[in-house]
Amino acid sequence: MKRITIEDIARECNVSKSTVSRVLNNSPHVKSSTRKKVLEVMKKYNYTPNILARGLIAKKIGALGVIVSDITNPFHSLLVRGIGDICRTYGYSLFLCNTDGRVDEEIKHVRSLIQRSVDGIIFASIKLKDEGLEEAKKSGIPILLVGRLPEKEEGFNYVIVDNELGGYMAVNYLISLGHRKIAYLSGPWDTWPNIRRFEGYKRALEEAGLSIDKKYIFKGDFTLDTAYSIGTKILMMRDRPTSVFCANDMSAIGLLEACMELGVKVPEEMSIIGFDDIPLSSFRTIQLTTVSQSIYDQGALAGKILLEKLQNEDNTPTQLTLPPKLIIRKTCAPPKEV
Amino acid sequence: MKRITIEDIARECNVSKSTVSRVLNNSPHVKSSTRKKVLEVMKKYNYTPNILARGLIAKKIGALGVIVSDITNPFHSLLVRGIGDICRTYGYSLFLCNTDGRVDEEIKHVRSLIQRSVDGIIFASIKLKDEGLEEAKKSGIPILLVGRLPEKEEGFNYVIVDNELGGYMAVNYLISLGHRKIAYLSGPWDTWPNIRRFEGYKRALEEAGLSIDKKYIFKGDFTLDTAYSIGTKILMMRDRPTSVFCANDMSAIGLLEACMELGVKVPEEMSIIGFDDIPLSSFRTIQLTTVSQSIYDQGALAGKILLEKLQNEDNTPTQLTLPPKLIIRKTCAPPKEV
DNA sequence: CTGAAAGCGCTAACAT
DNA sequence: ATGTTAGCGCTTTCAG
Repeated sequence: MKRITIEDIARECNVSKSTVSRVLNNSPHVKSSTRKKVLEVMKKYNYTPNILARGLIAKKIGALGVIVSDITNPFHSLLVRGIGDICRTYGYSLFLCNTDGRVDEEIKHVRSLIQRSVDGIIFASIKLKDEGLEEAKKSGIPILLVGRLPEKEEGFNYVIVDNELGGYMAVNYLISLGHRKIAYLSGPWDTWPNIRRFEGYKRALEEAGLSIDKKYIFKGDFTLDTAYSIGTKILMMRDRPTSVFCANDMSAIGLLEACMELGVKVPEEMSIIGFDDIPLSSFRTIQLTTVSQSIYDQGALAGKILLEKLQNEDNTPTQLTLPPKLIIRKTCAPPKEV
Repeated sequence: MKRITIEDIARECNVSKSTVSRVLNNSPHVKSSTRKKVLEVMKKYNYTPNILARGLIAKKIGALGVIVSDITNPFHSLLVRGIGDICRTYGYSLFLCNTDGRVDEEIKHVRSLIQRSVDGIIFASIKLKDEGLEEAKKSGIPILLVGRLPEKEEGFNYVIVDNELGGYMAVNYLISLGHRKIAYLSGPWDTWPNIRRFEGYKRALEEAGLSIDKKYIFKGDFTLDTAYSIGTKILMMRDRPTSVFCANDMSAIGLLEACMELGVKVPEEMSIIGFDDIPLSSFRTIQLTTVSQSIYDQGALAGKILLEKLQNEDNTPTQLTLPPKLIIRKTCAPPKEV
């Protein structure tokens, strides 16, 4: 099934390729009668230009690449949905890359994206020190970071929410409810979101004149299962905290499950607050109080900014920090024994 | 930042482009010494071939497109993950397309994929009568259907699980537990999965000599919220069913929530079985008994089959129907009053 | 307003 | 074993 080309339709119209190309690109220098004719024939043959040929010249193909660790993660799928929707409205396609958090995979993906001449790359699961990011940067391809930042963020485009502030708000809320024994269930430790959220946790405690108690700091990894097993430990410790700020919603839900399993009533006997506000958190059976990242919007905004930048050939970095939102649902209450 | 080309490295090596091209394509007709040299220079300049130029000739770019209605849907994200992982191992990239179930969007995406000369398209959210699919078919591009089929499936590659059998197994299980009043909470009615699962429901009832009672057939749409509100109606009806076969897990979970809200004990007072086995269903707080589609595997297999077909230029349709698996967890039990 | 011609980076005969 | 020569389908000067 041979695809018809610009040449075919030129022949049929008794004009040159150039003319056809002109109408294709809305050049004003075409007699309206010939333009009309060309358009007709194009329609007749159901012609669509070959983007590869175009791309070979333009050195781009009207596509973005997005790199996430795992699209199965609700955070990422929402983010990617936001990015994808914007791409669609701009007429761009989207390459999806899952890295599973592995550097080698990420690098492979970056290279493949560069080879394919994507117009830009959105990194959603950057590490503090990220080789894939370095490689992409070297190539000169436009980059935008969403959701998290690397160690050295200078010069990059990014849109994030203020994670430190989010952590601060979460813990402050707990404090305002009367909690004094506030634990922190972390994410992977050397990770931007974890560090920022922990900073917020510490600041809130400090400002309230509360000391940071090491025994209330628990190392998790953002997964439900880990949070569940750590959760059971937390619940069984002597002098257990009355509340836990979980570094993300999945962890919070894991802890919630542990509470159910052990018959600990939430929020009466244990207050739990998460971070992210993934769709699952608003389920009737969960109703997690959390700090919202407006994930979809963050993705859409990220896409929009990068795409605008591409169209305007704007090379100045735009760095956007969005405010987090406290979403109060049903997993927090004043502590029982004050 | 000019990307270096085959020509640059040819010049540096004092050979012709062809030779460089040959080593690029592992042609045996290259003296090993010159091959070595070329390879060195390529490494030195960090050369990677321009896929667009290649694609222009080969009329393909080493990428697949996958069309889903919504990547945010856990079923789709798992499926896409499976497809993506296989693409990666074959060195292919993946275009992600969300249609939101809209025909016009789907058609746009199909056209854009064709323009970009993707090697093949995987359709995951096909309608019974699907214009996007028609358009893709006309273009002659290799196609594979996963998870659901259109009205006329002849000639298409596909991998699905036997949805009728799945429905049959689900209802049969309920019957074996002693249930006689078994309701069906449907998905969008004119949809392949719904039709097939409903067929299975009917067959199981018939074989057991049970009549199909219209008042026990409820029309849902695969969403949690709809299932929740229909669920409350089901629970409050006189002569309510003792069990419900939900057309998918999300619906089952919606019904589960309704039960919790109304204080109906599951499984003691109401048995619920779903379909799909999305990750959420295995959460400790949910423990939904369901029929598994092995979603990830289905995706991976789909990708593999299409990719193999592409590499072998095999045009005979392969049609694979996988068996469903009954996953017994905690939402089904014998009915209270027999 | 339109055509001719060059070229994007690479592959694929065809020579040598 | 290697070089030469055409293109792939399109855009883009440069003429006319």
